[in-house]
Amino acid sequence: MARPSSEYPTELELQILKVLWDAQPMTVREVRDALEQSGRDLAHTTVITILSTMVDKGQIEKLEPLQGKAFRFSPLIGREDVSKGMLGDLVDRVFDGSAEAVMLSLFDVKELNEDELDSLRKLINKKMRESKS
Amino acid sequence: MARPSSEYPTELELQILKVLWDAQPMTVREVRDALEQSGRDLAHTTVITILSTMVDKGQIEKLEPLQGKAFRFSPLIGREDVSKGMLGDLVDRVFDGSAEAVMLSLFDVKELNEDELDSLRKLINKKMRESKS
DNA sequence: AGTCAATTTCTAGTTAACTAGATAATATGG
DNA sequence: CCATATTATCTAGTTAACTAGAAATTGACT
Repeated sequence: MARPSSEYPTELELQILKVLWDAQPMTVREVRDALEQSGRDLAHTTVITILSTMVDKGQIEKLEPLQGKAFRFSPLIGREDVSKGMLGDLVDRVFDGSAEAVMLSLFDVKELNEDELDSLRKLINKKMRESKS
Repeated sequence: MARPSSEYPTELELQILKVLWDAQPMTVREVRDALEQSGRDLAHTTVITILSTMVDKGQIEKLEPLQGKAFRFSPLIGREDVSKGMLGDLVDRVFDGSAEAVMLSLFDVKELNEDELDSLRKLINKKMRESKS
Protein backbone atom coordinates (compact mmCIF):
# COMPACT_ATOMS: atom_id res chain seq x y z
CA MET A 1 0.00 0.00 0.00
CA ALA A 2 1.32 3.41 -0.90
CA ARG A 3 1.03 4.95 2.50
CA PRO A 4 -0.53 8.41 2.48
CA SER A 5 2.41 10.60 3.37
CA SER A 6 0.11 12.89 5.30
CA GLU A 7 -3.38 14.18 5.66
CA TYR A 8 -2.48 17.17 3.55
CA PRO A 9 -3.39 18.08 -0.04
CA THR A 10 -1.46 16.51 -2.86
CA GLU A 11 0.33 18.69 -5.37
CA LEU A 12 -2.54 19.07 -7.80
CA GLU A 13 -5.04 19.51 -4.98
CA LEU A 14 -2.90 22.31 -3.60
CA GLN A 15 -2.80 24.04 -6.97
CA ILE A 16 -6.57 23.84 -7.19
CA LEU A 17 -7.00 25.11 -3.65
CA LYS A 18 -4.79 28.08 -4.48
CA VAL A 19 -6.97 28.85 -7.46
CA LEU A 20 -10.11 28.67 -5.35
CA TRP A 21 -8.63 30.71 -2.54
CA ASP A 22 -8.09 33.53 -5.02
CA ALA A 23 -11.65 33.47 -6.35
CA GLN A 24 -14.61 31.47 -5.15
CA PRO A 25 -16.83 29.81 -6.03
CA MET A 26 -15.66 28.66 -9.44
CA THR A 27 -17.00 26.36 -12.10
CA VAL A 28 -14.99 23.46 -13.48
CA ARG A 29 -14.19 25.42 -16.59
CA GLU A 30 -13.00 28.40 -14.60
CA VAL A 31 -10.77 26.18 -12.50
CA ARG A 32 -9.43 24.52 -15.62
CA ASP A 33 -8.66 27.88 -17.23
CA ALA A 34 -6.97 29.17 -14.10
CA LEU A 35 -4.80 26.08 -13.93
CA GLU A 36 -3.88 26.56 -17.57
CA GLN A 37 -2.82 30.12 -16.79
CA SER A 38 -0.39 28.77 -14.22
CA GLY A 39 1.01 26.29 -16.70
CA ARG A 40 -1.03 23.18 -15.88
CA ASP A 41 -3.01 22.17 -18.95
CA LEU A 42 -5.48 19.43 -18.05
CA ALA A 43 -8.48 17.91 -19.78
CA HIS A 44 -11.86 19.11 -18.60
CA THR A 45 -12.76 15.66 -17.31
CA THR A 46 -9.52 15.39 -15.40
CA VAL A 47 -10.39 18.52 -13.48
CA ILE A 48 -13.84 17.14 -12.73
CA THR A 49 -12.32 13.94 -11.39
CA ILE A 50 -9.92 15.73 -9.08
CA LEU A 51 -12.62 18.10 -7.90
CA SER A 52 -14.79 15.10 -7.01
CA THR A 53 -12.09 13.47 -4.91
CA MET A 54 -11.52 16.79 -3.20
CA VAL A 55 -15.21 16.93 -2.34
CA ASP A 56 -14.95 13.38 -0.96
CA LYS A 57 -11.98 14.42 1.14
CA GLY A 58 -13.87 17.42 2.48
CA GLN A 59 -11.44 19.94 1.07
CA ILE A 60 -14.03 21.73 -1.05
CA GLU A 61 -17.79 21.80 -1.43
CA LYS A 62 -19.98 21.43 -4.50
CA LEU A 63 -22.60 24.11 -4.92
CA GLU A 64 -25.70 23.76 -7.08
CA PRO A 65 -25.76 25.73 -10.33
CA LEU A 66 -27.39 29.14 -10.13
CA GLN A 67 -28.77 29.33 -13.67
CA GLY A 68 -26.90 26.99 -16.04
CA LYS A 69 -25.91 23.40 -15.40
CA ALA A 70 -22.38 24.04 -14.23
CA PHE A 71 -21.70 23.23 -10.59
CA ARG A 72 -19.56 25.61 -8.62
CA PHE A 73 -16.91 24.77 -6.04
CA SER A 74 -15.68 26.54 -2.94
CA PRO A 75 -12.84 25.70 -0.57
CA LEU A 76 -13.77 24.37 2.86
CA ILE A 77 -10.27 24.65 4.28
CA GLY A 78 -8.30 27.86 4.64
CA ARG A 79 -5.01 28.93 3.18
CA GLU A 80 -3.45 29.49 6.59
CA ASP A 81 -4.57 26.17 7.97
CA VAL A 82 -3.15 24.28 5.03
CA SER A 83 0.17 26.07 4.89
CA LYS A 84 0.65 25.84 8.64
CA GLY A 85 -0.26 22.19 8.59
CA MET A 86 2.14 21.41 5.79
CA LEU A 87 4.91 23.43 7.37
CA GLY A 88 4.41 21.74 10.72
CA ASP A 89 4.48 18.40 8.97
CA LEU A 90 7.80 19.21 7.32
CA VAL A 91 9.27 20.51 10.56
CA ASP A 92 8.41 17.27 12.29
CA ARG A 93 9.33 14.87 9.51
CA VAL A 94 12.49 16.49 8.19
CA PHE A 95 13.79 18.68 10.99
CA ASP A 96 12.66 16.44 13.85
CA GLY A 97 10.48 19.17 15.26
CA SER A 98 13.16 21.81 15.61
CA ALA A 99 11.80 25.17 14.53
CA GLU A 100 15.17 26.73 15.13
CA ALA A 101 16.82 24.35 12.67
CA VAL A 102 14.24 25.37 10.10
CA MET A 103 14.94 29.05 10.67
CA LEU A 104 18.66 28.56 10.29
CA SER A 105 18.17 26.51 7.17
CA LEU A 106 15.81 29.07 5.73
CA PHE A 107 18.48 31.74 5.83
CA ASP A 108 20.59 29.53 3.59
CA VAL A 109 17.77 28.63 1.26
CA LYS A 110 16.28 32.04 0.61
CA GLU A 111 17.74 35.49 0.66
CA LEU A 112 15.90 38.04 2.78
CA ASN A 113 16.12 41.73 1.99
CA GLU A 114 16.69 44.43 4.58
CA ASP A 115 13.04 45.27 5.10
CA GLU A 116 12.16 41.64 5.66
CA LEU A 117 15.00 41.20 8.12
CA ASP A 118 13.85 44.28 9.96
CA SER A 119 10.26 43.16 10.29
CA LEU A 120 11.48 39.78 11.47
CA ARG A 121 13.68 41.41 14.07
CA LYS A 122 10.70 43.37 15.33
CA LEU A 123 8.63 40.22 15.49
CA ILE A 124 11.29 38.41 17.48
CA ASN A 125 11.57 41.29 19.91
CA LYS A 126 7.83 41.13 20.39
CA LYS A 127 7.96 37.39 20.98
CA MET A 128 10.75 37.85 23.51
CA ARG A 129 8.78 40.41 25.45
CA GLU A 130 5.82 38.01 25.47
CA SER A 131 7.85 35.08 26.71
CA LYS A 132 9.30 37.15 29.55
CA SER A 133 5.90 37.58 31.17
CA MET B 1 0.71 9.18 -14.32
CA ALA B 2 1.32 9.92 -10.69
CA ARG B 3 3.56 12.86 -11.20
CA PRO B 4 6.64 12.85 -8.98
CA SER B 5 5.94 15.74 -6.65
CA SER B 6 9.63 16.49 -6.54
CA GLU B 7 13.12 15.13 -6.88
CA TYR B 8 13.27 14.61 -3.14
CA PRO B 9 13.15 11.42 -1.06
CA THR B 10 9.81 9.83 -0.31
CA GLU B 11 8.74 9.28 3.27
CA LEU B 12 10.28 5.84 3.68
CA GLU B 13 13.41 6.86 1.81
CA LEU B 14 13.81 9.78 4.19
CA GLN B 15 13.47 7.49 7.19
CA ILE B 16 16.16 5.24 5.79
CA LEU B 17 18.43 8.16 5.00
CA LYS B 18 18.07 9.36 8.58
CA VAL B 19 19.09 5.94 9.83
CA LEU B 20 22.12 5.90 7.55
CA TRP B 21 23.11 9.45 8.41
CA ASP B 22 23.36 8.38 12.04
CA ALA B 23 25.55 5.36 11.33
CA GLN B 24 27.11 4.27 8.09
CA PRO B 25 27.59 1.96 6.36
CA MET B 26 24.86 -0.41 7.46
CA THR B 27 23.68 -3.84 6.37
CA VAL B 28 20.09 -4.53 5.39
CA ARG B 29 19.47 -6.15 8.74
CA GLU B 30 20.86 -3.21 10.63
CA VAL B 31 18.69 -0.82 8.64
CA ARG B 32 15.67 -2.99 9.26
CA ASP B 33 16.34 -3.10 13.00
CA ALA B 34 16.89 0.64 13.19
CA LEU B 35 13.62 1.25 11.38
CA GLU B 36 11.87 -1.08 13.80
CA GLN B 37 13.27 0.96 16.69
CA SER B 38 11.63 4.04 15.27
CA GLY B 39 8.34 2.22 14.92
CA ARG B 40 8.49 1.05 11.30
CA ASP B 41 8.34 -2.73 11.21
CA LEU B 42 9.05 -3.98 7.70
CA ALA B 43 9.87 -7.38 6.22
CA HIS B 44 13.52 -7.96 5.43
CA THR B 45 12.79 -8.22 1.72
CA THR B 46 10.86 -4.98 1.77
CA VAL B 47 13.88 -3.15 3.08
CA ILE B 48 16.03 -4.73 0.37
CA THR B 49 13.61 -3.57 -2.30
CA ILE B 50 13.58 0.01 -1.08
CA LEU B 51 17.34 0.05 -0.68
CA SER B 52 17.67 -1.11 -4.29
CA THR B 53 15.50 1.69 -5.62
CA MET B 54 17.47 4.15 -3.54
CA VAL B 55 20.66 2.87 -5.16
CA ASP B 56 19.02 3.29 -8.57
CA LYS B 57 18.09 6.84 -7.66
CA GLY B 58 21.62 7.60 -6.57
CA GLN B 59 20.65 8.36 -2.99
CA ILE B 60 22.83 5.65 -1.49
CA GLU B 61 25.61 3.33 -2.60
CA LYS B 62 25.96 -0.42 -2.26
CA LEU B 63 29.27 -1.58 -0.83
CA GLU B 64 30.68 -5.08 -1.22
CA PRO B 65 30.62 -7.29 1.89
CA LEU B 66 33.78 -7.23 3.97
CA GLN B 67 33.65 -10.81 5.27
CA GLY B 68 30.12 -12.24 5.14
CA LYS B 69 27.67 -12.00 2.27
CA ALA B 70 25.75 -8.98 3.52
CA PHE B 71 26.09 -5.86 1.40
CA ARG B 72 26.46 -2.58 3.18
CA PHE B 73 24.90 0.75 2.28
CA SER B 74 26.04 4.33 2.69
CA PRO B 75 24.28 7.59 1.92
CA LEU B 76 25.48 9.57 -1.08
CA ILE B 77 23.48 12.66 -0.28
CA GLY B 78 23.88 14.77 2.84
CA ARG B 79 21.45 15.63 5.58
CA GLU B 80 21.79 19.36 4.98
CA ASP B 81 21.31 19.11 1.25
CA VAL B 82 18.16 17.09 1.63
CA SER B 83 16.57 19.19 4.34
CA LYS B 84 17.43 22.42 2.56
CA GLY B 85 16.11 21.04 -0.70
CA MET B 86 12.85 19.91 0.86
CA LEU B 87 12.42 23.16 2.73
CA GLY B 88 13.07 25.20 -0.40
CA ASP B 89 10.58 23.05 -2.24
CA LEU B 90 7.92 23.72 0.37
CA VAL B 91 8.66 27.43 0.42
CA ASP B 92 8.16 27.60 -3.32
CA ARG B 93 5.16 25.32 -3.60
CA VAL B 94 3.17 26.33 -0.56
CA PHE B 95 4.39 29.81 0.34
CA ASP B 96 5.03 30.97 -3.22
CA GLY B 97 8.70 31.55 -2.47
CA SER B 98 8.21 33.92 0.44
CA ALA B 99 10.70 33.09 3.18
CA GLU B 100 9.17 35.77 5.34
CA ALA B 101 5.77 34.12 5.17
CA VAL B 102 7.37 30.88 6.30
CA MET B 103 9.04 32.59 9.25
CA LEU B 104 5.81 34.20 10.34
CA SER B 105 3.95 30.93 10.00
CA LEU B 106 6.64 29.09 11.92
CA PHE B 107 6.10 31.27 14.96
CA ASP B 108 2.50 30.10 15.00
CA VAL B 109 3.32 26.47 14.38
CA LYS B 110 6.06 25.95 16.92
CA GLU B 111 6.88 27.62 20.17
CA LEU B 112 10.42 28.95 20.54
CA ASN B 113 11.99 29.36 23.93
CA GLU B 114 13.93 32.43 25.05
CA ASP B 115 17.34 31.05 24.18
CA GLU B 116 16.25 30.11 20.70
CA LEU B 117 14.71 33.52 20.15
CA ASP B 118 17.90 35.16 21.33
CA SER B 119 20.14 33.20 19.03
CA LEU B 120 17.81 33.95 16.17
CA ARG B 121 17.91 37.65 16.98
CA LYS B 122 21.70 37.54 16.92
CA LEU B 123 21.63 35.77 13.58
CA ILE B 124 19.30 38.36 12.10
CA ASN B 125 21.51 41.18 13.33
CA LYS B 126 24.45 39.49 11.67
CA LYS B 127 22.52 39.12 8.42
CA MET B 128 21.52 42.79 8.57
CA ARG B 129 25.09 43.92 8.97
CA GLU B 130 26.06 41.76 6.01
CA SER B 131 23.35 43.15 3.78
CA LYS B 132 24.32 46.72 4.60
CA SER B 133 27.70 46.34 2.96
C1' DA C 1 31.39 -32.43 2.31
C1' DG C 2 27.01 -31.46 4.19
C1' DT C 3 23.65 -28.98 6.70
C1' DC C 4 21.76 -24.76 8.44
C1' DA C 5 20.76 -20.13 8.75
C1' DA C 6 21.16 -15.76 6.77
C1' DT C 7 20.92 -13.09 2.68
C1' DT C 8 19.71 -11.96 -1.89
C1' DT C 9 17.03 -12.26 -6.19
C1' DC C 10 12.90 -12.49 -8.57
C1' DT C 11 8.29 -11.74 -8.87
C1' DA C 12 4.00 -9.91 -7.82
C1' DG C 13 0.39 -7.45 -5.68
C1' DT C 14 -2.03 -3.05 -3.51
C1' DT C 15 -3.16 1.79 -3.23
C1' DA C 16 -3.08 6.79 -4.14
C1' DA C 17 -2.37 10.14 -7.52
C1' DC C 18 -3.06 11.41 -11.84
C1' DT C 19 -4.95 11.31 -16.56
C1' DA C 20 -8.57 11.41 -19.91
C1' DG C 21 -11.90 9.27 -23.46
C1' DA C 22 -16.60 7.72 -24.69
C1' DT C 23 -21.04 8.49 -23.66
C1' DA C 24 -25.03 10.66 -21.62
C1' DA C 25 -27.50 14.62 -20.13
C1' DT C 26 -29.03 19.27 -20.65
C1' DA C 27 -29.21 24.36 -21.20
C1' DT C 28 -29.92 27.63 -24.66
C1' DG C 29 -30.31 30.01 -29.03
C1' DG C 30 -32.78 29.89 -33.26
C1' DC D 1 -39.09 22.07 -30.63
C1' DC D 2 -34.71 21.00 -32.32
C1' DA D 3 -29.76 21.28 -33.02
C1' DT D 4 -25.61 22.29 -30.85
C1' DA D 5 -22.30 23.19 -27.67
C1' DT D 6 -21.34 22.64 -22.91
C1' DT D 7 -21.13 19.94 -18.94
C1' DA D 8 -21.28 15.81 -16.19
C1' DT D 9 -20.99 10.69 -15.48
C1' DC D 10 -18.86 6.46 -16.00
C1' DT D 11 -15.07 3.87 -16.86
C1' DA D 12 -10.44 2.76 -17.38
C1' DG D 13 -5.58 3.10 -17.73
C1' DT D 14 -0.57 4.54 -16.05
C1' DT D 15 2.97 5.27 -12.66
C1' DA D 16 5.33 5.71 -8.15
C1' DA D 17 5.40 4.14 -3.62
C1' DC D 18 5.07 0.56 -0.81
C1' DT D 19 4.78 -4.31 0.64
C1' DA D 20 6.40 -8.97 0.97
C1' DG D 21 6.59 -14.16 -0.24
C1' DA D 22 8.95 -18.05 -2.69
C1' DA D 23 12.98 -19.61 -4.29
C1' DA D 24 17.87 -19.36 -5.00
C1' DT D 25 22.33 -18.46 -3.24
C1' DT D 26 26.01 -18.61 -0.17
C1' DG D 27 28.72 -18.05 4.09
C1' DA D 28 29.72 -20.61 8.13
C1' DC D 29 30.09 -24.28 11.18
C1' DT D 30 30.77 -29.18 12.32
